[in-house]
This record gives sequence, structure tokens and C-alpha cells, in this order.
Amino acid sequence: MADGTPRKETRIQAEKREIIREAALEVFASHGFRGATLDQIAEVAKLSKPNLLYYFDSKEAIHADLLARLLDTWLDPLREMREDGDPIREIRGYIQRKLEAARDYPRESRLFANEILQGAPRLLDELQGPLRDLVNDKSDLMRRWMDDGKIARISPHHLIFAIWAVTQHYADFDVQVRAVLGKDDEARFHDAAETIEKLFFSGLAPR
Amino acid sequence: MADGTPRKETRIQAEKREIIREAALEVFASHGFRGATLDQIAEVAKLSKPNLLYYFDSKEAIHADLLARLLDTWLDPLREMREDGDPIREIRGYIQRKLEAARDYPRESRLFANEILQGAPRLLDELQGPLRDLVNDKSDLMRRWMDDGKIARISPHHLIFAIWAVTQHYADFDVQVRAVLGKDDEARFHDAAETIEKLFFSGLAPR
DNA sequence: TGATCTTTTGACCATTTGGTCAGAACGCTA
DNA sequence: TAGCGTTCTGACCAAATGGTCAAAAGATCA
Repeated sequence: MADGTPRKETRIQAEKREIIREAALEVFASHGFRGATLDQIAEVAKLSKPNLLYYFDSKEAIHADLLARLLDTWLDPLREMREDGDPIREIRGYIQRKLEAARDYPRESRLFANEILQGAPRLLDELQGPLRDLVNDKSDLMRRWMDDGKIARISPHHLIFAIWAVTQHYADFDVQVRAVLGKDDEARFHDAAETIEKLFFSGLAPR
Repeated sequence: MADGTPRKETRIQAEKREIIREAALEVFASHGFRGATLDQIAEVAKLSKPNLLYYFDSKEAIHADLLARLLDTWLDPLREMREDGDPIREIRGYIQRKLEAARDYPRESRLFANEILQGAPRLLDELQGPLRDLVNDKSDLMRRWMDDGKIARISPHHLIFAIWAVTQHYADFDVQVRAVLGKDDEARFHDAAETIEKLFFSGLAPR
């Protein structure tokens, strides 16, 4: 087998690569790409540094691997928003899924946030391509709901931004949220859901 | 003058330190603390690296200086929220000021975001002290407004988080916003203001 | 103008860090 | 179990980076 075709991934390769991804996610999410070191990742993964580099070509390669897997996970909650079904329920469901993602996958959220903050050097194409297309698609959908008088008329793009912002905030700015609410406010995601719900659907104006 | 008292800052010192702050803000905001290098800062400031270190003791010291100046600027818009005056107007005004800050001082916003994302290692005390106190104070104020039926009943803490999230999003996630809206949507801050306004005060439910 | 204090610089240093490599250890299967 | 491909490691390297220092250059003012 002298051709360039990589032979099938062995069991050990699959396992170790997964261990490395897990460790790298941990480290990249809390220190950013530049802030993370291979030594740290190796330590968390309990592997030697050369061993890391046996499974991935470079630090960049590990990071790229994580990002590549991230975007789909990231967009799935929005993809699930369906044309049929009650508009208010659909939007509420989307907010809920996004908030759950922030609660259950904060490291992924921070990895993403770190990347965007630095100008998305390794993700720009994805943003301008698949992300943009999906958002435009769902914006059209929401506009139809508005035309039918099912929801208030508002900029769909900025509504989506608002949903991203308020949900991801609880993952990305978790330290700040905790600092304000007190160390471990276990109810914070529940309270957040309730508040966002009221805010987004009824607004602040008194009844 | 052999005592430890630092003698008065000279004109040149004041000027150069300001130039360095400006350059460092630029670099730290776009690369984070670890990602930024003294060489980059020196280049932007058009000074030699040893010259930088003549004005600031270390990379840490420059960063600390920026952060120290940041928090006040950061909290001022919230401080301005007054008990007298119409509640809805006061909250609207706060949102507006925050959005203007995101538009006019995106680097400061990103510097802050970078810091929080990494767990706020150099800012935690400020968050748990002054920030927390101010938020609690304004939360009490809002609760009084709710008791008086002036605004809908909602968690004041999470309302404040929501305001932070949706406004800072336009600074911190600017690349993503641009990627979705198209390269240079000059109206994005105007549209954002309008959308947030409608969302927060009337909500999505159809009239 | 000269003396003194401030500012600037080039050369240099130690550490950190991403990455390489030769060979040893391991594990699968004929 | 022998043989061979896979996995792993210690030693090592070059570049990047934060920081130092002695001395030169520039201000300042009596």
C-alpha cells in the first residue's frame, strides 16, 4: 500500500485522538489558541508531547480539528426551527436549546467565543458561508411569520443576534455572572430562561 | 530626594505612557494577553522594546494599567440610571449608552471580554466587589419600579445580564455580525438599537 | 555653556515553546 | 512465539519572547 491513502484508523488511534480532543478543548477553551501550550494539553491528556504530535501534525491541526467539529453542533439548534408549528413555540424552543447548549457545553461556547473575539482568523469562511446561509434562510422564515401577523415585526437578523448574545453570555461570561449572583447560584440557568422568556415575548412594558 | 516617593511625572512620561496605553489596547484587544507580544506593542507604539519597559515595569504592568482604567468606564453607564425619571426611559437610556459604548469603544469591550473569557484572573476582585455592589444597588431600584407597577416583574439581575449581552455582542462578535449581514452594514448599530428596543419593551408577541 | 537628570538604544540573556528524530517498547497476527 | 507494523519516549533544536544593562543621546536649567 504505497499510495497516499491513509490506512484505516486503528482502535488505539481513535481512542487517543479522542482523548487529545477532550484535553485540547479544555485547554483551548480556557486560554485561547495562543495562550494554550502543547505541554498543557499533553499534561491534561496524560500523554507525552511527542506522543501528541504523533496523533496530530501540529498545535494548529488539533485546533482546526476542534473547530471543524464545532460549527455543526453550533448551528443545529437553529436548523431545528421549523416552518410548520407555532412561531412563538418555535422561537421559544430555539432559545431553550441554545441556553441548554450554553449550560451543557460551555467549553465549546468559549472555544468559539475566543475564536470570534480574535477576529475569527480560522473560521471566517465558515461564518460567511454556511452560517450566513442558514441565518438568511431562517430570517426569511421569520419574515413570513411576521407577514402573517404571527409575531411582531422586527429585524430577524438582529433577533437572532440577540438570542445568541443572551444565551452564550451564560457560558462565555460565566465568571462574571457568578461573581454578581454569588458563587454558586444553581438556579441561574432556570432564572435566565424565565427572564429571557418574559423579556423576549412580553417585553418590559407593564401590562 | 532619597525617599521612595516617585517624583512628579514629566511631560514626556505622560505622553509616552499614553502612546503605549493606546498601542497596548489595540494589541491586547485583538490578541488577548498571552497572544499579545511586547514586540507588537512596541511596533504599534513606534518605540523600541527596551523603551517600552522604561515606562512600564513589565507586560503585566501595562495590562494591569489598562484594566484598572477600564472598569470605571465600564460601569458609568449603569451608574447613570436614576431613581427619579421614568423607569422605561431610564432603562432605554442605559441600553442606548451601552450600545454606544460598544460602537465607540469596541477595543475596550474586547479587552474586557478577553479577560472574562479566560476566567478574569486579574479582575475577579473587581467583579465581586464594585461591580457586584453596583448591580445589586440598581437591582433594588428596579425592584421598586416593579413594585410600583412601572415595569413588568422580571429578575433585575438577569435583565442586566441581557442588556450587557445584547449590547456587547456588537463589539465582541463584530466579525460574526459583519459576516452575516454582509461586509459593511453601516446601519447595523441603528438597526440593533431599534430591534433591542422593540424586543425589550414590547416583546415578540403580536399586538 | 556646562552639569545633571531623563530618555533611548543595541547587544544580550534565560526561558518557553512548537516541533523533530532515532530508537525503544508494545501489540497484533501469521 | 517470531516478526513486523504501531505506539511511545528522551534528548534535542531553533525560534520567539519577556526582560536586563551599560552606555549613548537628548533635555533641562542654573
